[in-house]
Amino acid sequence: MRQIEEMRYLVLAAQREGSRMFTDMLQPMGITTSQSEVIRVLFDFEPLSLIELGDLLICETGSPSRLVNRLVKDGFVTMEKSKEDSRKVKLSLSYKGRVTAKKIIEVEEAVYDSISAKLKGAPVKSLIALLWKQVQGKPAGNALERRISGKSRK
Amino acid sequence: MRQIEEMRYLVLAAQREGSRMFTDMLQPMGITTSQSEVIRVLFDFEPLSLIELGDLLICETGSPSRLVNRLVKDGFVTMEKSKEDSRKVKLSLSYKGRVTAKKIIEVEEAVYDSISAKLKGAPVKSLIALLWKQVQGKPAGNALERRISGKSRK
DNA sequence: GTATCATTGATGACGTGTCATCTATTTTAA
DNA sequence: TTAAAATAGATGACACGTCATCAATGATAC
Repeated sequence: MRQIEEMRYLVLAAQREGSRMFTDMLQPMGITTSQSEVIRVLFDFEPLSLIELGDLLICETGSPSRLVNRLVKDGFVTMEKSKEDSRKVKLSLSYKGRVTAKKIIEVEEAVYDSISAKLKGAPVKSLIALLWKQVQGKPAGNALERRISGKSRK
Repeated sequence: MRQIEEMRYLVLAAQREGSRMFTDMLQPMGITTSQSEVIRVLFDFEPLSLIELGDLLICETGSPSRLVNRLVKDGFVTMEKSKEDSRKVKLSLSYKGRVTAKKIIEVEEAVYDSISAKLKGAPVKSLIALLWKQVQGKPAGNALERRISGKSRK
């Protein structure tokens, strides 16, 4: 098997296993990994319209209206029409959403700590550089750039 | 943003963008990326039962019965009951499936070539090692191990 | 030989991801 | 100022991916 093919499947495998890991840890909070990304982004960037939110999500391209509708229905997110532009929608976290966001951050920190420990001494920086080459300028890469360079609530 | 968090989202982003890339290139052949992985694995390892196939797929855990049923319906794969154990099923590629497999290989080679060019000089080997640390011993990692060490048709 | 257990695969259910299409609203330009 | 174009979001359609459950078949133990 070619090196690059091995790399391709390793990226897929790592994504899947990472996702399963987060799925298990988020289950007690009643949310999925995609939902947690939305809550996490809103925690840092609220208020947002649907399209603004979509532009900050790596998990999904386009406008995440169904994803968000579920979170509204479950009480994590509030949605109101924008006053300036009634096509737009203004998304924010509810109190429940903010509480959940903090729990998500705890879970994430724990996972990141454990991965960091496992990768002690590994060339994480060059992997990051390599992966950036693959996603630069594409929708998911653009979203991540905005996430990194955007203002954070903290 | 923590390095490890950046890496997490880069892995997700790279997986998504790579998938979109293959989706576009496979569309003319009327198959999806998951379907192409099945055809590709069958090309190398046929005949297989559903569980054996599932143990060689990175894209999905468990038994890929619906994925395969669609490929049977579309004429890429043939399915018959095993003679020794009638619980089992014997999956093989049809002629159409073999022709498609060869087209898939061409597409993959082209993509791998273009990625290789972009990654000229990058320490791909150590990045492969890093990713292996994340998936070793887990379902997707085990599947990839079997794919690499397994007998190939060629 | 039969009762129990394990294995294989099918299926229902649920939440994504992605695309195309539709409606409502706002912007623009004639 | 009103007709055309652009934009925001909702929705239908389709194929995953994952889990739980079920029926059929085969293996094991007594």
